[in-house]
Amino acid sequence: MMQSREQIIESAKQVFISKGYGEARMQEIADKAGINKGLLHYYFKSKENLFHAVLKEVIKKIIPKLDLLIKSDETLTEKIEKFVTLYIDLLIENPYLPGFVLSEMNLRGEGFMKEIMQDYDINPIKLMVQVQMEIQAGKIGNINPINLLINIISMCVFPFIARPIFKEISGLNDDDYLQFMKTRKKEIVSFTLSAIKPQIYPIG
Amino acid sequence: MMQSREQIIESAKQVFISKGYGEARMQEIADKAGINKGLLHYYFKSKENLFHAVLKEVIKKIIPKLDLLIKSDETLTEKIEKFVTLYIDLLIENPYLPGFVLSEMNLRGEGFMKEIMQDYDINPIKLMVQVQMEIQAGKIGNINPINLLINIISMCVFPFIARPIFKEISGLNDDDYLQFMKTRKKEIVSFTLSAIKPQIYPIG
DNA sequence: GTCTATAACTCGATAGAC
DNA sequence: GTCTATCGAGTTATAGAC
Repeated sequence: MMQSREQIIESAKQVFISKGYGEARMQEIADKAGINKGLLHYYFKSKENLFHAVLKEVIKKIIPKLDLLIKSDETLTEKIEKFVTLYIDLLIENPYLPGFVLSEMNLRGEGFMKEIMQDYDINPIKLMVQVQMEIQAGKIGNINPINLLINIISMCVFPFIARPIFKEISGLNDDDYLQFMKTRKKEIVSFTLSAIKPQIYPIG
Repeated sequence: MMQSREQIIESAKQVFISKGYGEARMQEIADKAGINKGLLHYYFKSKENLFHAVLKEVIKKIIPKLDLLIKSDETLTEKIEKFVTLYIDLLIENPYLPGFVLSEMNLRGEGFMKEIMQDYDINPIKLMVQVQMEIQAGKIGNINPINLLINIISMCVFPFIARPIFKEISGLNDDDYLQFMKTRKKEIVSFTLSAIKPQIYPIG
């Protein structure tokens, strides 16, 4: 049987993600973990504490994978392809995660974000430099590196956050939507690569 | 002095958007509107009712503008340019709105979405057809129309939702971030137009 | 560590005076 | 229509037995 602390985190994660902080109930978390409310407070002292623990846990799983890829030595084209594939696969496995993380961020504001991120050394500068170098080498067209990065992340993540809206407009069911996301991987890559393709006369 | 009902909706909008439904307090809404809780219930009967009223109000302002543009007779290139400009300007005025709408969607699920959208006749089919026709005419490269639409919306909206994260990573302050979003309009347009530019030999 | 029981509190909702 | 006062449900958090 799973240790209580781990079991609590896992249950809390499920409840927080599906209900959001404000509407999550300690009772439901306890029930799901097969323990009682008292023990919840024994381990985590307060709801807010428990929430922090869960959020850190969740973010700990995501950030390092992406950071590793960003720091690798591959060409930009290779990186884009791998990044999109890895990222969307991650999201397919955890479709409700980005919505949850971003909701709570929105509600809690900047300071909270700062606190969560302080454990990680996110440093996109090396990536920016790589983009600049490839532009100068004429391998890709002239583009602002920050916007490029934001564009790619947006195209990957947003459809998962806006899933209920897209599903409503498109009429797709859950399986179809998943399938659509899988094919979308290639589309995002080719869309992006087309967008950054060098102009026909890159030197002139 | 503003009529109570209008004043309540406006105050409720602020509180719901900044706190989310679960953590919004009727007391705070009443305070902000300069009235008391009793009156809140006199007008709206329950918190849930008030929330619905606010959400409908908010969506009513957004949807029609976009729908009008989508249905217009301009070329795709023109539409993309106008859409991005209009949409981002709208978001700059209401930066916390998309995060709020999407949070509540996440928490409430598909049925809720359906209920909200039933007043509107969102019909992207005409737009899809237009894309297909321009592909066949060789005006743009071969691209899945749905993915094109999702890509554009993603690039516009996502940076507003993920604002706290981007701000943290980039170190930009609020004014800088706003400025960045303004310049980003052109970048999204040119990125998209590059991406859908026809191949050099569109006919072969 | 784990449980039960309950205190302490928050908040939406209602009743009733004006 | 607007206010004050208060109820009562639902929740977090604590005390204390085992």
